[in-house]
Amino acid sequence: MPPRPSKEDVLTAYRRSVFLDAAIRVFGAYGFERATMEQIAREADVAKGTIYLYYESKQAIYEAALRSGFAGLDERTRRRLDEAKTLREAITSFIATRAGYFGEHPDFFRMYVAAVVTQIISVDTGPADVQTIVDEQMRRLEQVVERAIARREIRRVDAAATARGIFDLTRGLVARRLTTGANPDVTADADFLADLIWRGLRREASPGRTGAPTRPDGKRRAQRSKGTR
Amino acid sequence: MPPRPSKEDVLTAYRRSVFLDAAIRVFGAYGFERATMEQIAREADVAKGTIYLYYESKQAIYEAALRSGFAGLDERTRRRLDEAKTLREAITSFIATRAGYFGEHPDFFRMYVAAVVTQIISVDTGPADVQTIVDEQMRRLEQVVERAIARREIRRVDAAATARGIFDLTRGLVARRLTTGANPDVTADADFLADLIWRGLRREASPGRTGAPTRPDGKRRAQRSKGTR
Amino acid sequence: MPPRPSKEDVLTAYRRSVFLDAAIRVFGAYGFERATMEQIAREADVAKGTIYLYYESKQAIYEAALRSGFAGLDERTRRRLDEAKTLREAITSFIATRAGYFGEHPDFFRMYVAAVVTQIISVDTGPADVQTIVDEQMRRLEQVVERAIARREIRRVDAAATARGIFDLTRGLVARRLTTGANPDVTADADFLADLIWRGLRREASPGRTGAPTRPDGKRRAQRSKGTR
Amino acid sequence: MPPRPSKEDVLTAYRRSVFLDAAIRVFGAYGFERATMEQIAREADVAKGTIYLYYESKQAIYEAALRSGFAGLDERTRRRLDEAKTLREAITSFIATRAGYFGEHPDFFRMYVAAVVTQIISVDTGPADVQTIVDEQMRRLEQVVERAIARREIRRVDAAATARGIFDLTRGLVARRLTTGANPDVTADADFLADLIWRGLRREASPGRTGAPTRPDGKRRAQRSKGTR
DNA sequence: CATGAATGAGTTTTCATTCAT
DNA sequence: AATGAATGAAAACTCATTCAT
Repeated sequence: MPPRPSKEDVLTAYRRSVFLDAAIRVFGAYGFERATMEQIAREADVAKGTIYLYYESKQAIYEAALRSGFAGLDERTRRRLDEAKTLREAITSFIATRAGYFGEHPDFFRMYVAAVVTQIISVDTGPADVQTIVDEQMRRLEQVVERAIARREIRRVDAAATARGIFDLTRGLVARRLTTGANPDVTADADFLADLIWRGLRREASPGRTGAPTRPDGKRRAQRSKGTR
Repeated sequence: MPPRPSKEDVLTAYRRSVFLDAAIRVFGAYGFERATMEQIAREADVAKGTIYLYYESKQAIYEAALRSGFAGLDERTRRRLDEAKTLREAITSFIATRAGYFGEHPDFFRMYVAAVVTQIISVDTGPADVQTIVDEQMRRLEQVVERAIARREIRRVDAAATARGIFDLTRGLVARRLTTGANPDVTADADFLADLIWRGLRREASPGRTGAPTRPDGKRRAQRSKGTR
Repeated sequence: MPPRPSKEDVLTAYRRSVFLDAAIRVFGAYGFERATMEQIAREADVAKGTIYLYYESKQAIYEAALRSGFAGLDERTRRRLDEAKTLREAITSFIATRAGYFGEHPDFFRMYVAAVVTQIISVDTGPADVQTIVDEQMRRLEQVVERAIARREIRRVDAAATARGIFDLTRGLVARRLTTGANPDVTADADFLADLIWRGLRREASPGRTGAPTRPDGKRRAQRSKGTR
Repeated sequence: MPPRPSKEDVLTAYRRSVFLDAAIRVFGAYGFERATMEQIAREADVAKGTIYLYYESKQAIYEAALRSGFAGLDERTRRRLDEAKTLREAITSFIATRAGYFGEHPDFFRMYVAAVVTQIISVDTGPADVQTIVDEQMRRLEQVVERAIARREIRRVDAAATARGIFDLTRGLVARRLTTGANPDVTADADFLADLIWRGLRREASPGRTGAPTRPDGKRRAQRSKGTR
C-alpha cells in the first residue's frame, strides 16, 4: 500500500497543476517560442523564479503541459470509444468527444496543434512522444474499425488508412470550430461526417440491405450535412 | 497595355524570387521564430542587410514567401480540378495534385502547415490572408462538389462540409507522407480516400433503401451545413 | 572568571563549526562565486534558511570559514616553529607543517589560495584580515630568521625578505602537491628546499672566499629586502 | 608567401585587440565570475552584443585574453633568458623580467594569478592550457639550471625542483609588489633572491676556490630534489 | 529555532534591424 | 545597390536572501 501522500506532496501537486494550467494558457495563446516564462509566471501569479522550483526549464514545463492535456483527452476518448456499440456510433462519438474536449480546453487544443506541427516540421526537435501518443490514439481507432469489419458491419477496408481518415476529419472539424467561433453544436457536424464515412464503408448494398442494421427510425439528427436524396 | 517591364524591374523580380526560395527553405526547416535573417541571407548568397532592401522585415519576407508558395499550389490545383470529368476523378486529382506539389516543395509544406497553426493559435498575429487563400481553395472544391450534385453524380449533400472533409483528408494524407518518409506512390492512398468519399457521397442504390430515411426534400443550395429534417 | 558557557552557547558553537566545515568543503571545491548556499546547507544537513540564523550572509560565512581554517594552521605552525632548534630545522619544519596541514585540509587550502588571489585582485573586496593573518605568520618566520642571525647560525641577511622567500617557496610546494596528486612524501621536497635556503644563508666559509665577493658591510637591520651586490 | 592581410583583417585584428585589452582590465579587476560582459563592452566602448561578433562566449574571450597576456610574457622571458651568460644573471633576469612585465601589465598579472588559482581549485574547469604554459616556462628555467650544472657553474642539484623554487620565489615577489604598492625598484629584490639562490646552489667551496670546476664530488645525480647534507 | 517556498535582481546570449561605407 | 559591423532589446535561467509557517 503506497503511503498516503503527505500534505507537502498534495500542495506541490496543486502548485504544479496551477503552473500547468497557466502554461497551457500561455503556450496555447502564443506558441512555444513566443511564450515567455515571465508570462507564465504572471498567469500563475508567481515570480519568474518560482516556476523553476517546479520545472527544470521552459521545455520541461512545455512538455509537462502537453502531457497533462493529452492525459485527459486520452482518457475520455478511450472511455467513449469503449461505450460505442456500432462503428457508426463510434465515429460519431470519437468526433464529438474530441470536439467536446477541445472545446472545453481550447488552449490545450492550440498547444496540441502546434505540437503536431512541430512534429511535422522539425526533424530533430520536439518531445518525441507526441507522435507516439497520437499513434496510440490512432491505433485504438483502427481496432474499432477492425472489429466493425470482423462483425461484418462494414466491408473489408484498410483499417489503418480508414482510422487515419477519421482522425484527420476530426482534426479538421475541431480546428475549424476553434478557429472560426463556429457552431457550438458539434453533434450535427459529427453526424454528417460519421454518416459520410459510414456510407463510404458500408458493405455493398446487395439489393435491399446495408451491412448495418437498417435504421428506419427517421430521426438521425444529422444537422450539418444533408440528408439523402 | 502595361509598359513593358524595365530591365531593373526584371532584375528586381529575379532577386526577389531568389530571396523567396531561400526564405522558404529556411522557414520551412526552422519555423518562423527559429529561422534567422542571417540564415536566409546565407542561403540567398547575399549579405544580411540586402534583404532589407527588398523586404521590410522578417515578417514581411515570411508572408511573401508563403504567398509565393501558395501561388504555385493554387495555380496547379485549379488547372487539375478543371480537367477532371467526374467528382471521383476530381477528388483523386485534388489529393494527388496537392500531395505531388507538396512532395516537390516539402519546405513550403512545412511553412504552410506552420502558417495554418499560427492562424489557429494567434488571435492577433499571422498573415491575415492565409485563411483567405485556404478558403478560396476550399470554395473551389465546393463548386466541384456542387456541380457533381447538379449533374446528379452524387446525392445532395452539404457541399461546403463535403469540401472541408476532402480538404482535411488531403491535408492529413500529405502531412503523413511528409512526416514519415512514406510511400512515394500517392495514387494508392489517393484512390483509397477518393473511393471512400465517393462511396459516401453516391446516390442511393436506385430503388433500394439505405438506413437513412429517404428525404425527398429537394434543393437547398446547402450553404453551410443544414441538418436534415 | 568568565561565566561558564551555557548549554545554548555550546550548542550554537557546535552548529557553527558544522557549518564552517561544510562551508570549507564547498567553497574549497567551487570557489566563492560558484559555491551556493544551497550546497553548503545540504552539506551541513540543514535547510538553506538555517544558515542565515548563524551567519549574516554568504560573504560572512565565507570569512568565518576562512578564519577558522587559518586558526588551526596558525596554531600548528607556531607550535612547530617553537620546537625547532636550528634555522635549518625551522625551515624544514615550517614547510613540512604547512604541507601537512594543507594535505589534511585540501579544501581549506583551496579556499586559502583563492582568498589570497582575491586579496591580490580586488581593490575593494575580500576579508580585510587575510593579509593580516598572512603577515603575522610571516612575521613569526622573520623572527626565527632573526634569531638565527643573532645566534650567528647564518650570515646577516634581510630577515623579512628571507622570510618571504621561505614563505613563497612553501606556498609553491604545497600548491604543487595539491594540484598534481604528487608525491605524498613531503620530507624530501621540504629537505631540498630547506637545504637550498640554508646554504644560501649560511655564513661565509670562515677564512675562505666564495664566488661572491664577501660583503663585510655589517649591520643593516634590513627591513624591506636589499639584495647583496 | 602568405597573402598580405586585407584591410578587413587588419581592422578585425585591431578590434580584437581592443576587446582583449578591455577584457584584461575587467577580468583583472574583478575575476572571471564577477566580471560582466557589460563591463567589458563599456570598457571597450561598444555595445554588449558587439563582443559576441568577435568572441563566442565569456569563457572564450577570457581565454583569449589570458593567452594574449601570456604570449607577451613568454616572448620577453625567453629572450632575456637567452641573453644571460651565467645562472646568476639568468635568475636575476628572470625575476626582473617577469616583475617588469607584470608591473607594466598589472591587470594581466591579476588575471594570471586568478587563472593559476582556478587551475589549483577546480578539478574540472579552467582553460586546460594555463598549466601547460606555466609548465613550459618552468621547463625553460630548468634547462638554464641544467646548463649551469653542465658547465659546472653550480653543484649537481635537482634542476626541476630548483626551477620550481626560482619560479615560486619570483611569483611571490611579483605578487607582493603588485599588492602592496611596493618598491618600484625591482632590481634590489631580484638581486637579493638571485644571490640567495645562487649561494644555495654553488659548488662546495673546497678550500680556496668556488665557481671553479673542481669536481671531486663524485656523482650524485640528484634528480628530483634531495639536497646534499 | 528551523524550514524551504518564493522572490526578483542580475547575468549571458541571441538576433532583427539600422546605417556608415 | 550592397554590405556587414554595430546595436540593444528581450529572454532563459540562477541564486542570495527573506519570511510565513
